[in-house]
Parts: sequence; C-alpha cells; structure tokens
Amino acid sequence: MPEPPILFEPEDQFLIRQQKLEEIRRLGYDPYPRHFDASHTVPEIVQQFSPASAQTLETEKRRVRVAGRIRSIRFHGKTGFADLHAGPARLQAYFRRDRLGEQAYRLFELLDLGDIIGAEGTLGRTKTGELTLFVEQLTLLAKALLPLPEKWHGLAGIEQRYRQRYLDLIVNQGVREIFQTRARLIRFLRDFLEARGFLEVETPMMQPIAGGAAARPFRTHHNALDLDLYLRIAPELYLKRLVVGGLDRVYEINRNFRNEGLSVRNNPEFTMLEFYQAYADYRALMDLSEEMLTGLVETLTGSKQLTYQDQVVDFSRWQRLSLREAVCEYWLAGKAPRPADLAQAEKARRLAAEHDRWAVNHPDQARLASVPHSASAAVASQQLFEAVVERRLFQPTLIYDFPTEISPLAKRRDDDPALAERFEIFAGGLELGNAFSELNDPLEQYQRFRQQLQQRERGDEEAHQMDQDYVRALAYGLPPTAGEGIGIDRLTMLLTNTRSIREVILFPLLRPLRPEGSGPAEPGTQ
RNA sequence: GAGCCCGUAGCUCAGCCGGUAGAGCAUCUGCCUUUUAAGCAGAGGGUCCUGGGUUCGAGUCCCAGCGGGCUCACCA
Repeated sequence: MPEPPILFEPEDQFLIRQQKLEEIRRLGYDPYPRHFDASHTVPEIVQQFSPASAQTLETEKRRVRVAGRIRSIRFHGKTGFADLHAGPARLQAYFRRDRLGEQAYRLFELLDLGDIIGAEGTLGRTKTGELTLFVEQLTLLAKALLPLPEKWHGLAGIEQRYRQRYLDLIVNQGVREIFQTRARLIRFLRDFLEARGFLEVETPMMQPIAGGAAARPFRTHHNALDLDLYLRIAPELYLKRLVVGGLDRVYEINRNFRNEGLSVRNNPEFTMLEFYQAYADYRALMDLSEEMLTGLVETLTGSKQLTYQDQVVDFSRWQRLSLREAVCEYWLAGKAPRPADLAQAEKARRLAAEHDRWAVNHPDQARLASVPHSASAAVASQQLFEAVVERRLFQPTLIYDFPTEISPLAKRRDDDPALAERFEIFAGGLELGNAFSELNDPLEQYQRFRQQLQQRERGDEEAHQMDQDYVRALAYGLPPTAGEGIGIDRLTMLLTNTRSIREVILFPLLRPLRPEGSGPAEPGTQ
C-alpha cells in the first residue's frame, strides 16, 4: 500500500504551489539548489547604497548578487516588483521580461510570497526614488509550499505565534529584536563576570537529588544504570562544590526545570545565571548586583532609565529595605506597624489578619496573606511581604534579611539567628534575583537538611531533600562565600518591555496539538 | 486547581432580538513595462472547535467536553 502524500493546510494553496513546483522543474530549474554566492546581504546593500543618489547609481552601474525571501510581489503585465527580505532589511527588486528573457520571466511569474530567491543585477532608483535592484538573473533558492500569514495584521494569534515561532520571526517586526536583546544581555553578563575573574562552568542537569531550591522537580530515568534522576531545579549545590574545590569565582548560565504551573512569569524551563564568589558575603553581592544591573541597563538602552509597562524604572536610584521594613513601608491597612512587631509571631499573625480584613475589601490593590494560625513570625512576615509589597516594587529594590527557616542554604545573621543573610532583587514588579551568604558550617547544614526532611514528612513536597554528599563537601571546608541567582528570562522581559515570559522564550511550553506520535499533519483523505 | 473571556475562510476579523455564511488580505483566471497596503474585471474557498439539548428553525440560546488567553492560587 503506497504511503498517502503529505498534505498541509491550506490544502488548495499547498497543492497549487506543488503544481508550480512541477512547472519550475519542467522549465529546467532546480527549486532547491545547493548554494548561492551572494556579493552582499540585503542589509549591507541597504546600508551601503541608501545614501547614493539616482545619478551616482546610474553612472556606477553597481552589480550585486543578493538573496532573500519574497514578502511582496506586484505584477505589472510584462514586469513586476518583488520585495526581498533578509534579516531586518528589505530591498525592492524589479523584473522585466525584456531583460530576463522568456524562460526566466516565466520563473518569476511562478514565484509566490515566501519563496527564497537569489537575484543579480544593477542597483538604481525607480522614479519614486526607491533603491531598487534591476534584476538580470533570477535564481530560485527554495520554493515555499505554504503561504505566509496575511501582510497587514501579520500573525496576531498568540498561540500560533508561539507554536510556529518561525512565522512570527518572519512576519512580526520586533520579535527578532527581543531575542537580539536577550543575546546582548547574556553577553554583557558574561563579560561583566569574566572581567571580575569568574569562570564559566557547566554542572549536571540530571541530578540524583534535586537540590538548591524549593520546587517540585521533573523525573527521568537512566536505563543502563537503572537510575532515577531529576532534572535540576538549580545548579547551586554543584557550584558550591566547585568553590570547595578552589574555583573561587564560578558562574553558570543555563536552564533550570521546575514542575510547576505556567504563568506570565513562569515557564517550566527557564534560564538562570547563578554565580558564587568566595570570601564575599551578601553585602558585597548587593553592591555587585546594583553595579551589574545598572551597567546592563545602561549598556543596552544607553540610559539608566527604562520604561516597563508604561512606568519609568530608574536604575540610578536603588533602594534597600529589610523585609520587615518593606512590609511597614508599603503597609496598606491603616496605621503602619513597626518592623519590630513583625519579629513576634503573635503580633505578626495579628497584623496579617488585619491586612487580610482590609485586602478583602480592596482585592484590586493587594492579595491575601492567608497566614495559618500556627505560623511563625518568619512565615507570617514573609507572606505579608508577598501580599503587601512584592508586586509594588517597581523601582529597583533590594529586599534583605529573609527568615532563616525558609532559607535552608543561607547563613544566619550573627545578631538575629531567625534572619538569614539573604536578599532578593526586584524591579518592574518582577522578582529578578535571589542571593545570600552561603551556609558553610557542615554540621549546621546537616541540621537544616534534617529540619527540611521533617517538613517533607509533613507533606511539603518542596522542602529540600537531604544531600549527604553536599554536607561532606562542606566538611572539607567551603570558604566564606556568597552566591546569587538571576532569572535571565525575567530580566529580558524588563529590558524588552514584555508582559509575558513567553515573549522572551523562543519556544515556550504549550500543550501539544495532537497526541504524541500522530504526526505533524492531517493524513491524506484516502 | 478556581474564576472570567475567547474559538466563524489560509490570515485578521464582522455577523444585531434565533430566520439564505460576510469583508479585507491571501489564492486562482484575464488585463496592465516604475509599483510599493499597486490598480481594474471576474472566480474558488466554510464540520461557524466537538458532542448533546431547546426550537418549526441554532454561528447565535442551554449543557458537557476540547483548545487558547487573562486573573488568582501554586511558584519559600
């Protein structure tokens, strides 16, 4: 039984274009040739010859060979215009039957929007003054069998933009720029860290114990070793092992995987910069973070201010607040409490209840803290912070001194062991980063893991797993070290003024259209 | 997981109080040797997401499902 031919929607256009493909072959042209030697790219031509006057071009008769995708064709009887797009640039090409000859002009007539062609000819200007390639030789480089999206509105369906990102990139101006910004951002961070003696490393993505953060992991399995593995939720514990090994300044920019819900701010795989600096504490990283992020914004935008979601975010002015101070400063429900009130469990819980009573009547301004009756001061203040403050941190802000009990890998403060030497970075209402002085006392780390295990037994799936080998590494001596993680995707959102993390990830996770293995297309009808 | 909104031609969308399925672009045919959202004349293209229900009659109303978006929850 012969295989049915593959058939894509829209069927009529797919079939019509295949008929054209056959005619092109009958004319003796290869619709998918091997190569094309261009003399210039389209952007080069546009850049180089845009200033040239019609007269200059007329006398120079500059010959070029150039390739691009056809995005517009305007037939005019025995002539026609086509717009060649390559990269961000567009070049108009003019075709005449009397210049090309019968056969090549027939090839031109068989072209469709989306075809990729090479053209050779001389540059000039039309009577409207537009820089135009007057084509003498036409080469088909790839026949497109499916039509591009409509030219006015382009591809606006969000779902299709993500599912067929290649169409999004062809049609929508600006998508390319988002990913160029993303690349420049990563390059800046690499340069910044390399200049300060950090070494880039790669650590396992598949880990027998998913450590370094509180999150549900993805599971996988290695057959030969019959070994269950997790996709990493963070590289933290491996990077600190490297610091034990004497790599005093290390960083990694790579993917983390967290088996959690999708949202405008969350994708299950996301890119994190994580770096560790020996002989530094979290205060040193506060300075470094401000310098790094301000430098990033200035390098990429030319200014220390940027606009995010219609608000100016000013990186020339950072504020630093303790978590408790922030709750008091941003307090909404009547008279603001004092930071000391949040240090006491009973008072903190009462404040949370007070906030919730207010928030119920102002659902557009704040979320509920929903603090359980048994909550510690730490948990209550943390949840109050998220309810009252977090989304309103639009200006660049460092929030420090998080509760120790939710920071199992961070060093305690000397003067207040309930607080950890930890801070988070906020801007544009986004949580961008998290940093702390690393706990390097192996015995205390062991005890902290034990506490996490107890929480796990009480049903907290995100409590940290015991990692004895990590404790052993600490037992060989980790110097005083501070470490930081920065979410690259969210940072890109901030710098590209995008609301959804899916705009800055080329292929964000979507539910597949069909069950796996059923093939990419509708089967043929017979 | 919950709430709200959406699903109509390849694309972007309209479709009123339930009464013959629409537009622009794209496609096809013809004309057109400097156009550029080219133009002119004509043509084809629909499982109105799916399945039930109400009704003489459903794109429209009701229920369920599927898919998507947004918000919330989760994400220390």
